[in-house]
Amino acid sequence: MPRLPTRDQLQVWREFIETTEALRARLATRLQADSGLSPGDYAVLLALSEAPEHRLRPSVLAATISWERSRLSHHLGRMERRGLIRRERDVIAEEAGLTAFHAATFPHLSAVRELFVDVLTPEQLDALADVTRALRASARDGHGLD
Amino acid sequence: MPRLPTRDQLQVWREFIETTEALRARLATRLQADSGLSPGDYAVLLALSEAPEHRLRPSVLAATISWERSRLSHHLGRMERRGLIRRERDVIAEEAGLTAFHAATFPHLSAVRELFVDVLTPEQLDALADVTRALRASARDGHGLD
DNA sequence: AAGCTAGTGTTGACATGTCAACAACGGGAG
DNA sequence: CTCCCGTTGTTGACATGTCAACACTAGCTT
Repeated sequence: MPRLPTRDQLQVWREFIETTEALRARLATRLQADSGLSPGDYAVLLALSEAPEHRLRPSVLAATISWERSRLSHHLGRMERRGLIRRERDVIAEEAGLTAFHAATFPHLSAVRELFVDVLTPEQLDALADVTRALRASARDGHGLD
Repeated sequence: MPRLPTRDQLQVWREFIETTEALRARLATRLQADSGLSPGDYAVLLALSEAPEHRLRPSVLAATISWERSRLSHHLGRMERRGLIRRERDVIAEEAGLTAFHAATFPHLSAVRELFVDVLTPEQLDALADVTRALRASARDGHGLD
């Protein structure tokens, strides 16, 4: 017999979700401005940049960044049209893709630092890691079956 | 001269974002299963259900749920096709919309409790509220200009 | 009244994401 | 070898979201 959250608890939830979303959006805007890459582009190029010869089978790439096959396929189509990658059997990073990725890395990590890490005290960051662990554990154990 | 996040800090960031996204997705799936509503539908219907006569001007509705006009307009078009709302000058909740909303409320709040509130200790919830406040304050002051 | 301007609402083009269907490939099992 | 069957990759339909352009309206101003 489930109880309902209190008003306060619900408010924490809503502000948590809204704040996270806003943070994600700000970082995406910055990334776009700094490099012309979307977060998805960045994730793909990060994985390729760390792979031998900057190439991976789509299935391996999908597993690496935890994307569904269909999502990846659609996204690769868009990236291919922009000349960031090309497809043989493997997905292969084009020069333009690697260049954009390298241009993106430093500003992106700086932004994470500026908008997230530096805004929190070390104690707050620890507490957040703790909360994240609890949520992940619950997702795995209690509701992985959803 | 911005420094970069440490490996640990970056990991906290990534797991934080991924966990939040997973949590949002699980709640959306539940909501859909319980009521056939998307989170967007739910937000619109919540605002309308609290308005006198269950009707609002689009601009007021947009302000209430913090959406851009265009986003709202597109979404209302989809909701109208499904018979959840209708449009005159005001956006007006249809019976079907209110019914679906009422069916959604209890299970949705229960799910928030189950997947979020009950997974955290009161101390963790307080700490999270604290972190959220810090992030919001930073967004408002430091980077509202972005 | 005529015109300016700010706010409002819609639209089209496009990016992103999910789901279901499909084709193609690659081993075993017989 | 041929038939299955699971994996893989793509595709189409659709939901969601942003941005820019547009039309429309409502006050003001003159």
